[in-house]
Formats: sequence, structure tokens, C-alpha cells
Amino acid sequence: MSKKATIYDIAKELKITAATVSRALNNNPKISEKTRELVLATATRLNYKQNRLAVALKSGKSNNVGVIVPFINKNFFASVIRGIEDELYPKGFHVIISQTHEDKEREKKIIQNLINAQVDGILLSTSFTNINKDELRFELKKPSLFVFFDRTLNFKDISSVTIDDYQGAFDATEHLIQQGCKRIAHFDVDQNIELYKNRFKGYKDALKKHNVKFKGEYVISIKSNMEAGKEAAEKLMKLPVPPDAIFSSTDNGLLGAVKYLQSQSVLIPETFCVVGFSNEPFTKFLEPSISSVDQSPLEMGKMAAKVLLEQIEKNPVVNSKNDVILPAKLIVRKSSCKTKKN
Amino acid sequence: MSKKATIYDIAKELKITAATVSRALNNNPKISEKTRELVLATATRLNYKQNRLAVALKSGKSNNVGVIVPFINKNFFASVIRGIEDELYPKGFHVIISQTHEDKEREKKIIQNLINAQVDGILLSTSFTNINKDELRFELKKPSLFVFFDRTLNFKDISSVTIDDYQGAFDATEHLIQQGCKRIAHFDVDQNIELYKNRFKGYKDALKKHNVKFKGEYVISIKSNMEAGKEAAEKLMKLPVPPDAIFSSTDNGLLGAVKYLQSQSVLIPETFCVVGFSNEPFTKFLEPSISSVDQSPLEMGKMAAKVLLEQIEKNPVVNSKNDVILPAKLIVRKSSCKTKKN
DNA sequence: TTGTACGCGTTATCAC
DNA sequence: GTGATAACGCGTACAA
Repeated sequence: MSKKATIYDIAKELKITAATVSRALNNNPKISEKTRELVLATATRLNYKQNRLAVALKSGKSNNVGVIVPFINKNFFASVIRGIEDELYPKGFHVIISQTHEDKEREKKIIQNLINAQVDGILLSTSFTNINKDELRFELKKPSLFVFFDRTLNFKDISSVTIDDYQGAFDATEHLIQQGCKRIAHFDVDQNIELYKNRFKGYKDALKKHNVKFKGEYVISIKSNMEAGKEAAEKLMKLPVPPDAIFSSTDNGLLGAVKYLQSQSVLIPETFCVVGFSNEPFTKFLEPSISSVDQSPLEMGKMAAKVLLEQIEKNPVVNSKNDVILPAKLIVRKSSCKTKKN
Repeated sequence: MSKKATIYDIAKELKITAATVSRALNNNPKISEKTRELVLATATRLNYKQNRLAVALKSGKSNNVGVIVPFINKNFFASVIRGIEDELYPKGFHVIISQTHEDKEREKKIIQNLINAQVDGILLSTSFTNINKDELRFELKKPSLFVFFDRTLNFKDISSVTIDDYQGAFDATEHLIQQGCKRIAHFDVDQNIELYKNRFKGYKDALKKHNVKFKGEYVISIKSNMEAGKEAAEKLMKLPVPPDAIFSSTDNGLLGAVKYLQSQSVLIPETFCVVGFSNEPFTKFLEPSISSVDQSPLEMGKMAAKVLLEQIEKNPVVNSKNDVILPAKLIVRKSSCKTKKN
């Protein structure tokens, strides 16, 4: 019972050859009913388990897919991975997780590692710090297949799955305007990141459409955490003409701002409205509940997995780029409803 | 550039043997400096990547570890996995994630699958629904190595890493008593699960220690979600003598209760105190902030990984069981501080 | 210091 | 329908 049984053991047991056993196990049509049953029976008796490593080595397909994220214990990424796993597992793929910790060097090493592990593809949400496209570019040179999700880099031949950050930001800002807000501030995170650039653009365009004057001092770049949001809010409220609303590209940053405003007895939403981005779980439970743009992480994960599978199947003939943009959905809650409740 | 380079390709290039190449690549001492450099140079030139599949097949070690959780997109599990990955990745292991969706059959299949994939070990937080120990028992019969975490089953020869649920519950309850609460209710989840049983026991023993009478009608079994907590709170408040505090084994359930109590204008913590379990992120941000017992998921993940690694190293000689119990830490916040602020 | 030969567990291509 | 053999990529005794 100590060693794992192989097809060879089964063969010896039945005085047949390993090839026959393999055929029986794989439902090869050219095999007699009798031997098949015999093989299957002894297989279970010996507690035989197919060695996927050997199959992978032989076939060149590991049936493993690598997933790279900055951190796994962040609601958004955890949910994306959930979507990926839900899509991939039923098709016989395993998901190998790695975290970059926002470290560019680590990201490179992880990619190397996954390629060494012969993964059939890699789903990647790249690190903020990874600005040097060319280095990554080198890694991405086949033979593994990549798909970006959420945090993409703009390569000509690599597919990506994102949400419509521009539209989401546009809708959020327009909603604030329609609620009667006149001076809408914006929390930005990093204009080097495509996704934050798009949100900023959506914000600006919504202002323009409704003839609301854009003011540079209302836009603050912050880190995505409470402290930064708090400081930013403080700065905003000390302006000669403070804003009466914030559209934030980060829920976490907005949270700090909300806490600060409440500590200053600013009434939300009566005199000040806020909308965030990401629809983090806590937004629903706060008092007041926070409006936010949902990123449908589960769908994103599923879609990214689907796109990858397609490319794996048609590999390596076509090099078709496929950029999927999922809709961003504004979730309106109390924090942005001056007019009535919700 | 299309096919992956192998040690054979390097050998041919240099008119030496694959064996020599292998030695050079593995820093075998018995090799000339010259050839080593030559090999290394052509290796990078040909963009050679070691095939971990082949190494694994040859050595019998895949350097992959399977992790099985009910869902990955739950803060607790995501954080445990983060801990596992943080511990394992630097040692050259990859983490393969699978989710059971609380489905017992799926759990069995996943274990099979991981064993087929030749993982070196499995870290498992078992499904609620998996009550039939004997079936799982069958799967667990070597040669793979298992370690349970958080949701354990009581096997005589399988290690586990948990937190001290009993102590955490005891501390939480005692804290409520010390705050002056006289009638402390308890939200239980499922007494079939070891961990909830221990929390219930901690609750009871704390009451006993302080001579607070235990009342059966104050204990309600609920699902771990808001709706269930809401209903339970409603039921409690309609009792002839309603409680003045709740110690809940689930933060999510408690959240529903809090929302209900607030809707009924019950003052928390002035006239009603609550303490939860898990220290979910939202507990910190609510108004009032919710006291909760922290489960240190990161540490749990790291510890589970460590225990597994130890067993992998001494495998297969000793079959030493190692049950690690991490401390549970009560985080006191506003929701349970009748006396002063926090 | 390097080459030879073999095995890890499977599957595929020939034969018979 | 089944057997024999080669091959996937690598590491390692053994020999030279």
C-alpha cells in the first residue's frame, strides 16, 4: 500500500501490457469489453490514480493555468479568482495562484516560474510598479499564453478583460450632478495606470457634458487607503471654496474621507455627496451606505478564463487579440441621494 | 523560436552531452568552469527554461501544494491563502487552489484531482456538509500528506491548525459580563462543526464562571448571513425577558442583528452590547464599530504551511500528528463598551 | 571532468 | 484486440 500504483502494476497483475491498460483506461474503442472491465476492476482494487505529471510531460499540456495578482486577500482579486476557478475547474484545469506584492521583480520571477511549471496559460493583473513594458514584453514572448485582466498593459497582441472604467466614472459623476452637486472633487490614484486614467477621463467628460467647470484643485492623487483619503478630504475642506461632493476612484480612500467629514459634522448626503469605485463589501453596511461603481469581479474572472481558453484552443496558429470590456454598474445608495432616501 | 529549448538543444549546440548540461545547470561541483559558463551562456541565449514537469516526474516531487477551501472570495479564507502563499512561495512551492462550494462530492473529487496532479501535500478546510468522516478517510490514505486548518475533522493521525475558539468565545463573553451585561444571548451556527461547538462551550463556561444563569432560549442557531441574524434578533427581542447583549459566532449574522436593533432604536452600546467572531473588515468601519474575535488568518495560513512542510520533509517515516492552536484575540471596539468610549 | 544508459508514468505508432 | 517500442525532458548511478 505504500507506493502508488501505475498502469504497469495493473498490467503485471493481469498479465497484459501497459499499453492495453492505458487504452482500457482511456476508453479506446479498440478494446474488448472483457479486458476493459478487468482493467477497471483491478485499477480500483489497487487504488490506481493517473499521474497527471506524466500525461502532461507526454502531451505537452499541463492543464494548469497560472493566475497572478498583487494580493489575493483583497475582495476584488479574491472574487476575480473565484470567477476564474469556477470557469476553469469544470473543464479540468487547475488554478495556480501567485502574488506579486506589488513588486515588479517578483512579478518577473513569478512569470518565469509559471512558465517553468509548464502552465498552459497565464492570467495576469500586473503590478502598479511594473511600468517598464519592455521587460515584461520579453517574458511574454510565447510559448505561454497571456491574458490581462483589470490592470492591463497596452500590448498590441495580448488580450485583456477590463470593465468600462470610463463609463462607470462618467455615470457616477453625472449622477452626482443630477443630485444637484455643483463642485465635485475627484480622488485619483495613479495616472500611470490605464484604469485610473480612464476613470479620470470619465469624470472630466461628465463635467463637461453638463457644463460644470473643471477645477484642478478638486483633483487629488491619493493612495488607496483610509489615511490618505482622510488627509485628502481635510485638504479639500480647507479650500476657499470647498467641494460639495467627491467621486473617488477608490472605495478605501473614500472611506477615510467619509470618516473625516462625519467627524467634522458634515452631513452626508444632505450637504455633501460621495460615490466610490469598486463596490467593496463595506460600502453596503456603512451609515450612510456608500454609492459605488461595481466591477463585477466574478464575471471578469469568468470572462478572462474564457478568453484564455479560446486562445489555448486555437494555439498556436492565430494570434488574435481580444479586448473584452465589461459594463461598469453604478450602485446608488444613500451617500449620494440628496433628494430622497434609498 | 517556436519550440521550447531543452537541455538537449544546449548539448547539441555545444557538442557535449545532455548530462553535462544538466550538471552545469544544477551547479554540480564536478564540472569545469569553462563548460559551466558555456552552458549558462547558451542556455540564456536559447531562452532555456527548466521543465518542472520532467523534474517532478523524475524526482517524485512536484513542489506543488493543494489548498482546498469552501470559497476563496471570503475574507477569512483569502487571507489564510495569502499566508500560505507567503510562506510557501519563497521555498519554491506553488499553491494550487480549489473551492468546494460547500459541496461534499466536489470535495472528494477535488482531493482525487489534486492527488492525481501529484501535489506534495494538501491543506484542507473541509466543507460544512462533509460529515461523513469515513469517506474522506479513504481519500486521505496516503501517499499525499494532509493538514487541516480552521475547519478540522478529528482524525487520529492528521495534523491541524486552528485558533483557540473556546478561549476566544470565553474572553468575549467574559468581557460582556464585565461591561455589566446580565442577559447574554448567543448566535450559534452549527454544532456539528467542531469550531462552533467550542465557541458555544466557551460562552457557557464564561457564564458559569461568573454565575450568570444560562438560558436556552437565548441561544439561536443561524446561518452565517445578515437575514438570519436579523430574524434571530427579532425573535430574541420578542422574548418576555429580552437579552441585553449578544455574543455571536458569526460577524455576518451579527451584522443583521445590529441593523435590526438600530432600526428598533435600541442603543448600542448604551443599552445593548454585541461581540462577534472573525473580525471581518467591516466590523471596524461600522457605526458603532463592532467588537470581534480575531482569527489571525495570515498566521494560520503560515502555520499550516509550516506544519505541512515539516511533514513533507520527514515523510514518509514518521506519522507524527501536530495540532497547533493559535491564540484567539478579542478586539474590543465601541459596540461592547457601555462604560466609556474606545 | 565528461559520456553512457536508464527510469520516472504515460500515450502513440507501429506491428501482429 | 493486443504487444512491443519509442518518446516527452530531466537527473543520476556507473563507467571511462
